[in-house]
Amino acid sequence: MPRVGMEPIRRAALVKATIAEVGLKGSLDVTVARIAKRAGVSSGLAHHYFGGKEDLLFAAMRHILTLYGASVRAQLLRAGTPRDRLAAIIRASFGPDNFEPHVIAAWLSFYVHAQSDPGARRLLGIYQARLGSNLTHALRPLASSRAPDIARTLASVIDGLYIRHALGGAPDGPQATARVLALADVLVDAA
Amino acid sequence: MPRVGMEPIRRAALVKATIAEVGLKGSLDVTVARIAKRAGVSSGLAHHYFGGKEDLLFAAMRHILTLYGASVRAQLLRAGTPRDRLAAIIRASFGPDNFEPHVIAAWLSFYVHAQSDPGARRLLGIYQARLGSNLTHALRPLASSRAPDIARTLASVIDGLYIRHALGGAPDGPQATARVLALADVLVDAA
Amino acid sequence: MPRVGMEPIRRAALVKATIAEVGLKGSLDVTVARIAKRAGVSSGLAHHYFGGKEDLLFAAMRHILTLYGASVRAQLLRAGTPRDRLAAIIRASFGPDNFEPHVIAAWLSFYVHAQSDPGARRLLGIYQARLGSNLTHALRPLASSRAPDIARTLASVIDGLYIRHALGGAPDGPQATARVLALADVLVDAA
Amino acid sequence: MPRVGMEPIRRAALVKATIAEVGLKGSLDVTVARIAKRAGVSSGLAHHYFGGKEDLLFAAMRHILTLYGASVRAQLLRAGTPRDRLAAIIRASFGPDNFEPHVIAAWLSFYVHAQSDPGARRLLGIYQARLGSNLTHALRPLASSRAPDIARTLASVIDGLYIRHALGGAPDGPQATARVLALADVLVDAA
DNA sequence: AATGAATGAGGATTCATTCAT
DNA sequence: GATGAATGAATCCTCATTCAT
Repeated sequence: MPRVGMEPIRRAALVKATIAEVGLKGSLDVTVARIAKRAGVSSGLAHHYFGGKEDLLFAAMRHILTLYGASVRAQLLRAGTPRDRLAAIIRASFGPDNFEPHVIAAWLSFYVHAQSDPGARRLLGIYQARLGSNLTHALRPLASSRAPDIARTLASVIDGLYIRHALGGAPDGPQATARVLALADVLVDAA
Repeated sequence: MPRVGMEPIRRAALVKATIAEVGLKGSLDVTVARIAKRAGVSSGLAHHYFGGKEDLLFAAMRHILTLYGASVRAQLLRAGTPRDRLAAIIRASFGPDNFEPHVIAAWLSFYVHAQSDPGARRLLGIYQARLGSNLTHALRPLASSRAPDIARTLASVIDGLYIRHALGGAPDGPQATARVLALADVLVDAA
Repeated sequence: MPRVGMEPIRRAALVKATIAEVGLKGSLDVTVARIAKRAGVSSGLAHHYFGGKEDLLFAAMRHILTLYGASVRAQLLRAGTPRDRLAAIIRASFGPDNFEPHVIAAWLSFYVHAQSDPGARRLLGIYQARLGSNLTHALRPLASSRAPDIARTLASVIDGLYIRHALGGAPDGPQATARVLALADVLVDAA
Repeated sequence: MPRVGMEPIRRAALVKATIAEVGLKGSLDVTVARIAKRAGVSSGLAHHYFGGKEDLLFAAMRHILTLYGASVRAQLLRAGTPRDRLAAIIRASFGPDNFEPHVIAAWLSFYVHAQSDPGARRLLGIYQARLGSNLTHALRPLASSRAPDIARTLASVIDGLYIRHALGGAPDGPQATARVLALADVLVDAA
């Protein structure tokens, strides 16, 4: 059944299957065989296209971050006022694409992985920096010199809500968005 | 050379070694053999005393939470006013015992583990509930009905700062304490 | 881009690439993929033309022996006296075509392979018989009835020098030739 | 069934099984599982004691060379005259311990392996140097300054006879001994 | 109480081979 | 004629766990 031009299709399927497996298991302790099976291919093919398990996990991580970046950009397009921009960034973080149990589980797993893998750490560092700069940028017109500080606090709350969501019993997406946004308002107003 | 009454000593050594290994590796992907070696005993003994790797990890997790609880209590003893109590709780979270790279790494690993292990999840749930109730209790005199809400936000920020510390580049203990306390003040004042 | 009449070209390229890879690796533990890549074709084509890895290796081995036979014949054409013929055979064994590190490495690998593969063993048997008969024939006028015995000894020395060359630190081609020829002279004269 | 003090027994059994398998197969393309099975242990144990396949093969190689060295020393003990010493060395090379099909097959395999493995190459280099120095030493009283040259030739013939024996149809041990010794005599006498 | 010998299941990885295009 | 997509068997290696001593 081999056909030409399958590479991008297979790669996408494998990355998607990796995220699904990691999310399901709640840890990076997944087997290549299971991922491949979920993607509907042989385990050999996963190695053929990605070189090894490590690379596959890395690609999955990058994919999640790419999706996140895309949803932030999508939300920002519709934002007019500075506060709209702020809301857009926060909303993206807790949007249905990102704030879904499996994705959060995968996300958290990657955080742990980043502790021992420099490549993963670099990737997450980029995400954190971008989140911080996005928030700061949106806050600048609202809080001028206090913007970076408030941005840091908001970023921490966002990450904290992620962790809590991963363990269940945390507010859902819209609630989380509202809560962070409310916090932002308080911090901005607290001249 | 076996002597009587060694059990508590061995157990403590193994738990400590487990935390050290998990912290060092940055994940739960540690071997019983390494843990045992670090504890200065055979791998067989680890099973003898704990039943299995899972149980050893669980004991280590419980130990970390116990230490955390103890340091909270210790800080609270010296606290007089409500705000002192609030500061005590936050300070304990970022105290040298808990806010140390290896311990944070272990902590975060356990968070991930809790996603798939109900026992671990229950344990972390208890910690979260206690942190929440401690904070709420301390905030009650300062913010009355808004106390639970503020407590939740503070708890999220604390967890978020933990995550960020695990990846490096985050503020150190005293700075983190100051930042959270400042946030608490703002939230309390924002009537 | 496939064109007609490519078969002999592809076959030759694959055989050459096989010898190169085997020589480079120093063992038959080479992959068809690497060989194919070196030959500038796909791995599928190697199977298409040769049926399988085994057959490809066999073809390569036969090619080496064919080259050797050709160089012996070429040297013999210019030989007049019996001793010239003897020198010609020996010189061919250590000529630049055969006594080159990669070729020797391949040669030795094939010797090992012949231990488990009857086809390869037969091929090497033919080479040994021909070397023996060539030497005996050349020695007959010089040593009459002692010719077969001397031939056997010379053949052994030649093989021994090959082995030693494979591991490095052995004499180069001309030196090896001189040494074996000197030995031949001594043996012939030792009536 | 674990008992104490099994390590040396297991190591010896595994090394012996390795040589047997390599000799049987005629190449280093043997599986750890087969070796372990022949040794009567699990494959895990082979890794436990040797670290990996490579190390196991290396140990086997070293064992063969050790045996060879021992048999040379044993033969030399009974040697009186220089010629006796010469005969002793040659006899050891073709003695029943070393000149046995499986051992020769293993030996030749190791030669090939040495082409790509520096450790193996060093080991064989030591063997070759020792054989050369043994022969030279024994020949010195018989051939003075020509000793090194004759030694080199004899060493080559010995290796050559090994190769030829590996492929079958070569003389047996005593015959090989006699032939090499006769050659030595001729070379010594050929002033 | 403690060891470490031993197992065996499980998993990543490689690679010859097949085959639709 | 030629490709490279795809498979799956084979193999090395790791490691939790058991158990005789």
